[in-house]
Amino acid sequence: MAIARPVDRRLFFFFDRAHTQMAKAADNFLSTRSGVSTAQAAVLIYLGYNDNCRLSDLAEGTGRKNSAVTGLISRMEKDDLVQRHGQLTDRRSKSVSLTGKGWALRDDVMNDFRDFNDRLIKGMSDSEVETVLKFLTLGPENAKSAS
Amino acid sequence: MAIARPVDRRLFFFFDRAHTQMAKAADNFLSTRSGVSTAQAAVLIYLGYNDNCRLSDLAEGTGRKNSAVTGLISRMEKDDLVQRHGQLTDRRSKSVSLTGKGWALRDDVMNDFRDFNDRLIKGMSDSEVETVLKFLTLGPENAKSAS
DNA sequence: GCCTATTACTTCGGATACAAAGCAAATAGG
DNA sequence: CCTATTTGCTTTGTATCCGAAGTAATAGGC
Repeated sequence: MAIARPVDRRLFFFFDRAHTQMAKAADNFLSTRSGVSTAQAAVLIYLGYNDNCRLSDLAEGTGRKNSAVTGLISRMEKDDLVQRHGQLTDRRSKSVSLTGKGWALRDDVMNDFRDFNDRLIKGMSDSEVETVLKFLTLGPENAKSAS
Repeated sequence: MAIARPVDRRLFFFFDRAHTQMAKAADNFLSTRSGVSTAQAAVLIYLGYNDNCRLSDLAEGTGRKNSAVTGLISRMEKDDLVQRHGQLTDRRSKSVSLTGKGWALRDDVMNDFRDFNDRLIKGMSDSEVETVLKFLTLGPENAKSAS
């Protein structure tokens, strides 16, 4: 029977506000460098590890819904960063791969994010960072649980 | 000279994915109860503590830009949750206050979020939660710092 | 070989966000 | 008192996101 922890009441709002602000900062950070949005950056990173994967896998891997990925990939295709390919084995599905331009940009983005992430944890110990990562993994699981 | 911590590379992406999923879970959670979005819920909570504040204060308090708040408040005004008032002292600015319906809904939302937040930290100790809150406060500050 | 269910992706509508530009009111400087 | 700057909010355009509905292709049951 834990007694009330008043700060808990606003946990999600702190989280939401922190996300809004970090996302904006990340967008600004990237736009002055590799010049890509964080949503698109996430795609570049993921595809680097899973090139030519299906759209659904990409959605799963980046935590988005298929409908969000459709638009995202369409915009990136227009910018010549990725390409869609129809599948012979299953003509419903399409795979996505990085273009040469996409691969080059991915390298920049990787470096940008290394710097950006380093900045985020300034003033925190390794074990504190571990705790944060634990929350970022556990939280969504807990959130989804029924009731 | 800390050695490389490979997990750091993906910190922001973990954070972003966690936010996407928690926000969706929160939206689902709320929609089956008080029936309001998390963005609007944040406004209700904030106004409960700062009723009749200026739009800019609301933007500041919820971590959004003025232009985002304009649309948000317009939608809420249409639903009769809040009201805009012109200011006599400074006719540029407008204040926002909760309607009766807004106050009632806020009570529901407060209860919903108490449950939701409790759920998020399931399996974490008090000190771990403190560490998470530290990150949620420090992170945005660090992110904004120049260079 | 059909009929139905499932799966993969797209489309559409609505909410939310920012940035940049616009407008009106207050303030500062001369 | 008049102009220039600042401030507060809104408008506009683009990027995201989701959920629900639509389309096409595969898979399963008979």
